This record gives sequence, C-alpha cells and structure tokens, in this order.
Amino acid sequence: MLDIKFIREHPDLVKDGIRKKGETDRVDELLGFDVKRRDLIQRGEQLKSRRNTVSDEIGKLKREKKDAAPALAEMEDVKKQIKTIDDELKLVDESVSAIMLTIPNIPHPSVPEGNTPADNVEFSKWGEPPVIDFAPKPHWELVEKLGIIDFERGVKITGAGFPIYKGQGAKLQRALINFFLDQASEHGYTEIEPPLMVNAASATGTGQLPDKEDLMYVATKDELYLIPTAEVPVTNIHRDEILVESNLPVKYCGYTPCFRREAGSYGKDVRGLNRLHQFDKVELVKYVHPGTSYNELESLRADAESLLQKLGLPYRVLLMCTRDMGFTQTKKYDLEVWSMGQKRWLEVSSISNFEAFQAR
RNA sequence: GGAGAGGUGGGUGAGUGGCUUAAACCAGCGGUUUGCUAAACCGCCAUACCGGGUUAACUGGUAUCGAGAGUUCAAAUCUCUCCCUCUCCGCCA
Repeated sequence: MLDIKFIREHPDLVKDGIRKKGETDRVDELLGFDVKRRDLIQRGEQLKSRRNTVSDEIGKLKREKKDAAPALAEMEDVKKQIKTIDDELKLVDESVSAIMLTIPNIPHPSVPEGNTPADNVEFSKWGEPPVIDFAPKPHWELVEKLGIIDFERGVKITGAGFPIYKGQGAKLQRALINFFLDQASEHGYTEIEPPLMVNAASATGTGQLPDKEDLMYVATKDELYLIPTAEVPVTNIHRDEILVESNLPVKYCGYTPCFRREAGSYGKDVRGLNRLHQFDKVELVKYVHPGTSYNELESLRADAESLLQKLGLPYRVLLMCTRDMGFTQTKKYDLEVWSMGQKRWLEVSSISNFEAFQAR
C-alpha cells in the first residue's frame, strides 16, 4: 500500500491516481480518520507517560514504607482513561487500514489514461510472422497429433487445466525453462528456487490477500496458499527487511509452477494451453533504488524481449493504459506473441513497476 | 505427533518483578597518540510511531527482549496460547 505520510502530503496526486484507475476515492474519509488517529495517539501517550511516572513513584513510596494509597488511586484513574482511548484507537486503526487497502498505486505520468484494452498503446513491434501456404492448426490440435501434451488424461488425474506434458512436450518445457534461467543468469540475476506454498503473511505482502483469496488454491488445514506466481515467494524474500543501498540492485530469477483457480473463465480463453490451473513460469524480480526504478523497468523489458528475439518469435510490446494495469502497478508493459493457429496476439510476458507499494 | 532444552540490539552473551536508561565483549563508525599491514586510549553505535524545532542540527514522549493475550501500581523476568530452533523418540506414500 501507499505510505500514509505520502497520502497526507499529496492527497491530490493520490486522488488523481484513484480516478485514473477507476477505483473509489476514499481519501478524504481516510484523512479524517488519520487526524483522529494521531490525536488519540498523542493523548494516549501522554497518559502512558503519566502511568510510568506514577508507577515509579509507587515503587519508591513502597520501598520507603510510605502511604501509596493516593498514588494507587490516581493510577486506577489513569489506567481507565488509557483503556478508553486504546479501545477507540483500535477502531480508528481498523478504519484506517481498511481504507488504505482500497487505495491503488499511482500510475506513472507516462502511462496512457484509458478504460479498456483498446486504450493500450502499441509501444514497439519486432519480427514478422512467417508466410505459409497452408492453414495452420491451433496448438491444441497440433499437440494431440504429435502426442506431446495429453489434456484428457490430465482431466482424469486432476481436472481441466492440468495438462500432462509428454516426451518431446516435456522436454520442450524443460528446455524453455533452462533457456530462460540461463539467460537470466547471464544478465546478472541470481537463481532462486522458492517454496511453492506460502503463508498468509506472504500472500498479504504481495496483495493476494485479503481480497484475491478466491483466485488461489488454499490448503486450509495448514493455512498455506499455492503460489499463483513466483512473484509471491520471491518478492517476500526481503519482507520486513531493510536493504542496504550499496547492495542494490538485487536481481532474482526463479522458475516455479504456478497455480491459479481461474474461476469464471470460459470459451476460447481456456482452450488448450491458453489458460491453465497449473503452468510453468520463469519470474524476474529486481529490487532497485527508487531513483532508478523506471530505467530498470526498461532494462527488464529489454531482458524479456531479448528472449523472444533469440527464440525468433514475432511480438509486440503494449504499454498498458491506467485501468488495464493492476491495483499495485504504476507502469506495465505486456509482451504479446502472434499466434498463427489462433490468429491473435497472446500475452506471454508482463513487466511492471510497483515502486514501493509492496515495501510495507 | 510425544518428551526435553532454548529464542535478548549487526554478532557473542549477562540479566528470575522496581536499583536497566538492557551489562560486558566483538564487529562497525569518528577521533587522539605512536616511525611503518598494527596497538593503546576516548567517544558514537537499534527500530517504528506521535509531538516540538526553520520539512535543519537537535529534542520530548510512547512502544518494541520470537508473536499474541493475561497477572501486577510495575514484566525481558511470572502465567497461558501460538510460532520457530536444537536434542531424543514415534510416524514416514
């Protein structure tokens, strides 16, 4: 979430960001609670200071065997007042955090304002689809003919969206994963093999909880969540830590299977490999100095593009408009590869800046 | 899953109810001195939040000794729950 201090000092910037992302503006409400909160804190801490003083006095009186009754009576009163204020503060705190969680990250000025995918801007394009003199089959027909992916037995074993890669299919998956990881290592990323399940604190840290719980598979008995992306465990590596500036940038790459419930998906979106409950992904994460984060975003995009170029896949880069970005993002590019079989662009990679939104 | 021992500033580690403002040492930073990769000595050295102050230097307060709750005028210290680490036992597709 955003820093409350930042919201306090730049309410108009925050409101503008909310408007651009089409979220509900609750800034004024938040600032009202913020003023109340600080007033309560101040009054509470004055009383606590008094409590500490009186307690010392009581100790002294008792040691000197003097009458401590008046001090004890005052203590009684002070503690009652503290209790009242603490209770009130707790309520106000809850309101503050509840609203804070509804305030999205602020889009970068370079991001086009828009409401639908049609407002995304084509940033660049690379390569030309090959010219062929036959009608290409969609991949779900090809893989069946080649016997490299078995969707039906995946359904038997687990359910729809859990394919079995087989023979050359399995080797292709492994080769691509290796290729991506090796390339990332060459670009200075440290390879990570993270846990595939995370606890509630980690899922909250990257914004999956509280409101996106339904998108994840949950092991309720142990309160663990199957990761929907390696972003979750990898970003949480340095949760609750302060990074030394001279160590930046910290660059990680990691391959994991990703698990997504994808409830509500239908039609052509779920055909074949288009939207799976389990899929493989290599994630790149950089922790960088705030002053360089937009340059680093561009270099991250270049790193991702170089992979597609080496694979010889024609693609385009989209700069996503304000409402097509996620809640936590300030700027986002999508890389889309042209699918000959499906005759449409398919997202294969997404590159985002979160600034400090996930830092607290 | 069971039994036992533990969890204290960056590190080691003292502290069993008020005399702790968490000792001491190590590491780190600043300085003094000495004729040389070094030593001795002095000083500084946690974080967050709320104030004051010129959005400064600095300064007042509160909280934090694994997390949370409780007992008490007062908790690192006593009680309870949970988490984690170590030792042993059990289980182990």
